[in-house]
Parts: sequence; C-alpha cells; structure tokens
Amino acid sequence: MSIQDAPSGVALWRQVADGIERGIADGRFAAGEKLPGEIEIAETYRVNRHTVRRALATLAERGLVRAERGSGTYVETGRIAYPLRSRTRFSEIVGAGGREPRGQFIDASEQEATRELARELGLKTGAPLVRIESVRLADRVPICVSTTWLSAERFPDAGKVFANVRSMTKLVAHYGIRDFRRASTRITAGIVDATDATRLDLALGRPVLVVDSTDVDTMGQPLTTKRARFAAERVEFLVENG
Amino acid sequence: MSIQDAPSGVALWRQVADGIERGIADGRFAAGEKLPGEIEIAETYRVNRHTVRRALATLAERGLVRAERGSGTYVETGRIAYPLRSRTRFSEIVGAGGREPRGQFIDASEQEATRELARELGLKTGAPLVRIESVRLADRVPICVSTTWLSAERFPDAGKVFANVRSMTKLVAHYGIRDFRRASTRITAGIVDATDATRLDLALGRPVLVVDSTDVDTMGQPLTTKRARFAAERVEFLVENG
DNA sequence: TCAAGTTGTCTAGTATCATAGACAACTTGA
DNA sequence: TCAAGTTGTCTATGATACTAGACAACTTGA
Repeated sequence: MSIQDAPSGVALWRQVADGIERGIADGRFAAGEKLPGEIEIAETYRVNRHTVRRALATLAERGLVRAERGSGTYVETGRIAYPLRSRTRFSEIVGAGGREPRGQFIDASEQEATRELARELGLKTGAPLVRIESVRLADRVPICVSTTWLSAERFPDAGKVFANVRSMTKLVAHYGIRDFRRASTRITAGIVDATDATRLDLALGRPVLVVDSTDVDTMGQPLTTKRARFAAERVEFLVENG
Repeated sequence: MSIQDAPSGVALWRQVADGIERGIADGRFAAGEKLPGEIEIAETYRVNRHTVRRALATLAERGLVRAERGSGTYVETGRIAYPLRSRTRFSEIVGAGGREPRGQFIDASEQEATRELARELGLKTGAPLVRIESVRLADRVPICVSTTWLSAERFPDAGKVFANVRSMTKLVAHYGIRDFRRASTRITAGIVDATDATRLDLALGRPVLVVDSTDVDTMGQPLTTKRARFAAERVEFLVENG
C-alpha cells in the first residue's frame, strides 16, 4: 500500500496498469518503443516488481504491450490485437483495447445450404439458411466485414433481429442462447475484392485476413458459421500458445 | 467474484460503493430516502452482505449515507457532511463528497495579539500576528469565511503566501510544516453579519455556525488559530463518537 | 406486547493481493 | 566470449478481500 494509504479498493497492480495505459494513450510511450524495465517501473510506483509484472501481464493479454525476454517490454503497434480464443467476442476484444466497438448491418437474405455450409452447421444440404452481411468497426474505423449463416428454421427472422441489435451475441441471446463458444477457426489471406474494399474503406489490392469460423452452444450444437474478412493492416491475431 | 469473473483489480466493495454513489448522484436514490436493505443490495449485486456493509461504511464515512440500526440506511441531505476529526482538511472533506473545493483570499493585515489569541497561540499578549480573511467554496458555492491568526515572527509574509496558494495546508507547508492536527474545536452559532452575508452569498438574518479552532504541529506547538463562520444551511458537522 | 425486519458484531475459512528473495533463460553490446 | 541487464519462474510469507453463519441490538407497525 504505497501509492495511497487509505484502502482505495483498487488493487496496486491495477493502478500501475492504468498508469502505464495512460502513458501509452497520451503518447508518453510511443508505439514500438521500449517501456522502462520492470525494476524501474517498480521503483517509480514504489511497488514490488511482481506487482509490476502482474500489471504488464494484463496489458500484454489485452495486446497493448509485448514482453521480450532478455530485452524488454515494448508498446505494441497500432494494430488491434485480436486474441483467438474459444470465447471470442469482437466487442469485448475491441473494448478491452480501449476502443469503441460498433456493428453495422449491411443486408440479409435467404439461401439454401451448400454442402460445406450444411456440414459446418450440422444440417442437410439445401436446408434454408439466413445469410447476414455486416461490418464491424473500432472507433469508427472498419475492421472486418462478415458473412454469417444461420439456420432459418432455428432463427426465424434473424436478419431483422440483427439489423436491430447489430451484434451476434445479442442476436443469439434474442433466441434464448446465453453463451456460445468458437468451435473452429481457419485463417487464410487474400486480396480484398471490390465490394469489401468499399465496405472496409480499403484500397484495391490490399491484403485481407480471411477467417472461417463456427460457433457452437454450450452443448456443442452449431449455431452460426461465418466468413470474416479483416483489413490486414488494422489487426493482428494472437494465438494462445497454451 | 460475482460481478465479473476475470479479476478486475477493483475490489467488490468498491464496485458496490461506486454503484450506490452513482445511484445517489443521478437521483435514483433521493436525499433523505431509505436505501434498500443490506440483504437486498447484496442480492442485487450478488455479493455477501458483509461486502455491502463495507461499501456502505465507506459511503457513511464520506457523509453520503447514514445508517440507523434497526431502521435502515438513508441518503444524507444535500448539506455537506463535515466530519470533525483531529485531522481536518477542508479540501479533503469536500473532495471526498465529490465536490470541487476552492479557497479564496480576501485580505490580510497585521495586528497585536489579544490576551485570548495569545493564549491560544502560546504567545505573549501584544505579540505581532498576521490576520488572514478567506472564503472556502465547494462547487463554487461559498461554505465558510474564516479569520485566521498566525505568529508574524514564525510566519513572515504569511498573507502574501496565502494569497498565492489559497490553502492553509499549503501555507504552512511553505514554512516547512508537513503535518498538523486540530488541537481544539469549539462550535457555537449566531446570525450572519453584513460583511459575512455578502461573502457567503447569504441573506441577512440567516444562521451561521461559528467554529473556533486551533491547529498544532506534530510536537503540539500551536500554529494557527481561527474563527470560521459556516453557512448553517449548507453544512452539517459530524462528530466522531469514538 | 410481539413479530418481522433492520443494522451491528463476532468467529471462521478460502482466495487474492502484495512483498521478498533467488535463480534461470535470454539479449545486447563491449 | 563475457558481463551487464532484461524478462521468466519458483517458493514463501503476511495482509487484505470475500464469503458464510450466527446472534445481538434496535425500530417499526400490527
């Protein structure tokens, strides 16, 4: 208890983390730059080095800094760090980075399941699907466009619902599903096509990260499958090496 | 850990306290009204009753609520709760209540110590004193006017210094005194006089609380003695019943 | 007067926070 | 190649936070 003597209800490591984050936000620590060493940070905040490490760990988890053993801890680039976990929520990831997430509905339509879509969703080929096109933004900058497919039978009027809530989490919540998780994720890359270029506000010829994924409910039942195209220059995916 | 599962670094009791304070600030809990019972609050926040009690204790200490055994916990009136402790700092008390403290210099002059002033300050009758008049405000509303006397020998040019720093704490700090405490406090009441009425933006005939107090340093040596006149309708003094 | 509901106080156990020290693993520059 | 400086990991200890249960002290209204 060195920063203030009356218990504040805010953990020391959190106060340190907030301090460093403020330093990054207001440019005192520039992107790519090396932070002071853990021992030096501990001295300036008058806390134990382990406390500093905990603060840095939370910042690293959120993608704001990156520690390099033997060298130092560096402020991450401006790219949005996008951890790929079984529990992946765009709004949470973007919000954790201190940016304002937003969803934008483009359009919805019905189509029949191709063999691949049917396999992903555990349906029969030709089953009725709802197809939703949407854009997701961070601080008004478009990050990715997504095409999402859902069973039209299980999620009637899913398109209209999504147009209102503009969030997949809220969409499935509308049908009583409180939780879901990422069952499979496949990442490739390509060149942006004309339609996506407009939607992403991206120049033609720029690379995109293409993510095919399927979400399942707590019972393992497939809910949605989607193909998202990320502006490569605006994100970086973090794969957990557990 | 019920409000969120990942450790946030913010103690539960603090989250509850912040929630209740927000409720008071935005009028969800009106002044004088009874808060929900501790058990009910515990249920809504999904925490233990003891955790709620800790949250309420901090709010009570800051004067925002008042607990009545057997009856309930009530939102305090709009009056500034002014705890009278040995360590009393206007700026801290007002700041703790979520208001912005400010000091205003009126004028300073020299005078000789009367017998009463000399006794309070541990000086000889007729010793040279500096007399400082000031107003203290909370959120731009004047709360009290004070007349402060100090030894002119120990605190040369105290008037000029105070005009700059506008804070007794900073004034004595200027002379190397890092800490002081309230040695004696005497409270009476009266009717505002014409001069104070203007300074307090108070109608003539309104009551004032008159507080005579003497501050001493850590060695018990008297530093300042003062007479403060508080607009009675804007404060209430809390006496610690320890 | 009494029952229900309220705040106050005590004990106890578990989890988290914070400190401390030591050493390993690694990078960098001389 | 080596020394200095860095992050990573381990053990250990005490303080604080949170939960849980029980009961006392008090207020209110029937």
